[in-house]
Amino acid sequence: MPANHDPTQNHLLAAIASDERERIFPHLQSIDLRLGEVLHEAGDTLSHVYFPTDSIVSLLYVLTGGESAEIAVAGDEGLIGVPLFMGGETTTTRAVVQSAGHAYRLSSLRLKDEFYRHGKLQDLFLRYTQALITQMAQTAVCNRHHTVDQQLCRWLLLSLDRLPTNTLRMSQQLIADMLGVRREGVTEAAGNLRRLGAIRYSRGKITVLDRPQLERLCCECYSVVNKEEDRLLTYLPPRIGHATA
Amino acid sequence: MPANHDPTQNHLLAAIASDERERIFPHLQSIDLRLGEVLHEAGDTLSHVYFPTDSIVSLLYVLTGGESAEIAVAGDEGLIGVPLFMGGETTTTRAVVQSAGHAYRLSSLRLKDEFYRHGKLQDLFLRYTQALITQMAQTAVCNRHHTVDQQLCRWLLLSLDRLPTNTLRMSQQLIADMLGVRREGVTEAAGNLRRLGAIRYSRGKITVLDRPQLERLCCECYSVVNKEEDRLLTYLPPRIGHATA
DNA sequence: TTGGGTCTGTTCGATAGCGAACATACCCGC
DNA sequence: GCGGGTATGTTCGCTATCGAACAGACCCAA
Repeated sequence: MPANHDPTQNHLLAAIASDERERIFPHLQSIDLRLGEVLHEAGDTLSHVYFPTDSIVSLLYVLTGGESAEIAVAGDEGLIGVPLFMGGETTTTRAVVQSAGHAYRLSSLRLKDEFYRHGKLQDLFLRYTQALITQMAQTAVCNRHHTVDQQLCRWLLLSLDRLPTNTLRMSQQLIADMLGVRREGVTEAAGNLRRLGAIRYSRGKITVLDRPQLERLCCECYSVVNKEEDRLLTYLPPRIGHATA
Repeated sequence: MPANHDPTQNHLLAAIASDERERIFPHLQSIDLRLGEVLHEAGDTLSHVYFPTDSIVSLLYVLTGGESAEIAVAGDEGLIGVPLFMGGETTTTRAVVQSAGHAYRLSSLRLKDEFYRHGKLQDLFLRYTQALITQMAQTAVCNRHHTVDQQLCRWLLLSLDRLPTNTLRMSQQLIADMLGVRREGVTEAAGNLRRLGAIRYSRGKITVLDRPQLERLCCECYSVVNKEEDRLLTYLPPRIGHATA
């Protein structure tokens, strides 16, 4: 039973209204996520929605030939299980734990029960989904146009933002799977960053030493995603439109 | 004033409930979309949601350096303007007409008014958004792992599915912008397909001669997107979860 | 009929990333 | 302290794509 964990460490859970909290929090299940653990496989009917606190979960697409690519990533700012409330129940992606840590989860039924009350939680989750869409779009163009070096910077920064420390536990092979490139490509890119003094690493532990430099070396993709996330999730204006049932 | 156009030519408009139709259809505005027309620029506050009938609209991301990539595409199966009801109001993508034709549009206010009634239209639009997310994810991995030849096949098939004819009006330069590759790359890929007898083309007119062959040459990405679209949008089961307000 | 614009075809060298193979280095358990 | 497993470093030839330059073809309008 882990101590000093709280559901409000997840920003979405922290942002919902108090009556919603009263209904939801009692049903939240506290769990530890191990590195590499698969929350759901492509095609699985999702049983829970996960709210990471200090863990990070990647949405990974795996082609039939075995090649893979990370589509998006979620940490304490988000959730895993969007298709549950969008109506699809399943996805074509795999959800895999990229950084071990803690999370809360809620059963599919409890989640839908609350979502279809059409309150603040629904607004919030849809806004989050919009942020996720932005992240996916940016991943698509980044895959097309940017170098492995740039993408590694983006990936490190996105991960760093979701962690309390500046050290990632992650082998170059796993990073390569996420970026959809060869391990050697990551070795080379990481070597470049080390030479520049931006990072330090050894055997599955990467420490960011000079974050500003990382941001300078990075493509625009990181800041676009970041800004859009802020815009969509920090200030939540009252919604416009039909007010009654 | 175009004749023989009907809102129900768009599948989403055709699928909503009859009381919703009564409220919405009177406010639909019938418009023709010209090739290359921009429905909204990245960052614009969206004023309308568009429902294509025999037109096709691409969501295009344009990097600051001018490089671009298509993120997703919408035709008679979908709509343009997801961020309006997801709560974001704006996106980071540009919506540009890829194939001239007809569409209906609805003002932002009318749309939200109906969306926040939480009826069948909301269910449907969220399911469509889920299908769009799948398409974007597939685009991301396709960009990473597949050849220009394969991607051209995917692109042709996705476009073909959204058109009543098997002829596309589209220069190779525009296709190149969509795929995020050079025009020469498209020329070469198109030449290959022509040599194989799969397509015929000249000066901005591409005719598909052998669709099955196109499907054989294509990567898995096309069929994944297609199947998921079918699953999400053809049969709409009654939703599970909280039923009352 | 002529000319400008656009679309397509083709070539060249340059380069990023691939695939495979192998060397080294580090960590941990026995 | 030894050995096996895992992580990282490095090399080599190969291919897809890039970037630039230019030629030809077609279309339409003056």
